[in-house]
Amino acid sequence: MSSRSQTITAILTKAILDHRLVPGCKLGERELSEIFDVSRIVIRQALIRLADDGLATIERNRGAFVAKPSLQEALELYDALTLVEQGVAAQLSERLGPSGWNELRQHVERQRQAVEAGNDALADLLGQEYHTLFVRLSRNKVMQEIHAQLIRRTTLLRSLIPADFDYCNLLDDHSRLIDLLEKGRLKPAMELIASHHNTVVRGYIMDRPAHVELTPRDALAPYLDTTRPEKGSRGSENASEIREEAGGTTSQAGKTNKIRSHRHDGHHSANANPEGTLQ
Amino acid sequence: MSSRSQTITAILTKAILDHRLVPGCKLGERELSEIFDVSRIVIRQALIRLADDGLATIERNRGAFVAKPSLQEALELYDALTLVEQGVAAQLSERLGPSGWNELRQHVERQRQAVEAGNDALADLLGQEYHTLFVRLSRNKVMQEIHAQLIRRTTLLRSLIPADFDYCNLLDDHSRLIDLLEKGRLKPAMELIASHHNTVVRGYIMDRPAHVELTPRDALAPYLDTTRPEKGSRGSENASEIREEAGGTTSQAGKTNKIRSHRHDGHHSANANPEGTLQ
DNA sequence: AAAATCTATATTGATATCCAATCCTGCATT
DNA sequence: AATGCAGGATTGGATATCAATATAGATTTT
Repeated sequence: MSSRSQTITAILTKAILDHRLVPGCKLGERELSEIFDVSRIVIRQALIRLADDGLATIERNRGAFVAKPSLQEALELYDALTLVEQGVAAQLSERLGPSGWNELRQHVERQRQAVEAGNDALADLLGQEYHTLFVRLSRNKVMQEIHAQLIRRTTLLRSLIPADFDYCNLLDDHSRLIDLLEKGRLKPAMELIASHHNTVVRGYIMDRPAHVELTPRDALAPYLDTTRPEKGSRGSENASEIREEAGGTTSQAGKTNKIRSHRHDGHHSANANPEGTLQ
Repeated sequence: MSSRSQTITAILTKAILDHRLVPGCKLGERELSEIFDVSRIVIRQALIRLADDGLATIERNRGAFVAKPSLQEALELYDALTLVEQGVAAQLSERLGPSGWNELRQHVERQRQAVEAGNDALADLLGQEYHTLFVRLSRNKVMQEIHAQLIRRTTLLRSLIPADFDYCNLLDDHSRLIDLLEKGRLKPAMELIASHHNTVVRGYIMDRPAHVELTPRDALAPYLDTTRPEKGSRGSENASEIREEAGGTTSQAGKTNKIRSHRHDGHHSANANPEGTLQ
């Protein structure tokens, strides 16, 4: 199997994407090494990987922290994401066969059913996976990895500015995009992608931050294998609960995952936070 | 300043991009730790960074090796690079001001002069930097980093399949692209970018590998600070020689950096190496 | 009392040494 | 010749230790 530091990288990544470890949170080597019951070196390696992925920053002699992107970087991230998805869209409109379009439509249909059933968490997850599926159909692993990283970083962003609708509940956009691309109407498709992301980013900019900050110990407790004897304090939940919770609502973090229809109209004066970081 | 492992990551990266460490080369922890006179752990951290960047692969209990991309990955890399540059081009054609176009033209002019002067190494370097400058004008650091990584990986590719023309000596393409974009003729500009990269990739596919394999010790000798007492065997060259050599021809590696005009015609049956890796 | 400085503690960066697991090589055997 | 085994080498990891640095608390000064 993979090395321990890789496992820990994965766990930390998941915890960050679940908004359990929020931007700015200190990732102390000693603390994490006690939590995971490994040596500091293993933790350090995991933190290096996190930093390379853009999810953490390492300050010399100060330690690692969950990354806290600036407003500038947030805009750049969505810009890059738009660029990538537009490029992939252009490729797909030329190269994708009927079975591919079908796969996309099936996915949208599943999300629609989830929305109807009121299963917000699942709908949210499917909404995110739509974009992943979209890129996967390009059959370019390099592109997939780039896109996945961008998605991770935008997910991180969302724990900074909890929007009341999440990344991809813009279901109609997804459906319309498929139609436009299959018909080869490239230009409106491009604009749709751009406005799609713009809608999301605008939603974020004006919202005010929330998110309770958990200590790493509390945040990571659900991910730990509690079959072996515990050293630390608490830790009653077991690993199986994670899957259940995956991509869904984490009550402790105070996240609200309302499904909403668009608001393309909203041109809210986007100046809630003119300066540096999205505190 | 930056940590030692970061310094070593940078040195190894440079050595790989200079084709001194070629794909498949074993990067043993003990050997490197002796070469750089640091502990194994520092080396390990550097190798992790290299692997995250796609320049090395780490196999469990076997160690790290300079990455040896498959033909498939090579094609995907150029595909991704094309996608990114097309996207940036589309943005620039809308947003770039006269001073930006001017900057690009100046760059091309400098490369033209280098070609005229017969300074192949400089022309080659400028040719590569054109693409970097291009992306930098988008003012998107996220995009810049993605692009830079793709460039690094394609550069790695070139040490696998030494083409007799290098990445970006297609001077006319660069100049024409600027003209097309400034005039807003987006579609031909996109096609130009695609064919630009296709030309390069086609050139690679049919060429047969060469490149003498150096031992890590020999390969890294020029990068070491020889002011402190040497432990290892040889090592007469000093650091100043590196700069001189940077981006240029490394005689030991047997590289040939001929500047050539295009060969858009060449539709050579591209089946020199149908199977897996570009050996 | 507020500000500035200094000291003590905690954390990181790094080294050395040690150990287990695993891979590879070479030798012996069939 | 092919197979199987043993030993060596290498990686992944643990632990203990040390120097450098940053934070926080205590002390002094204004």
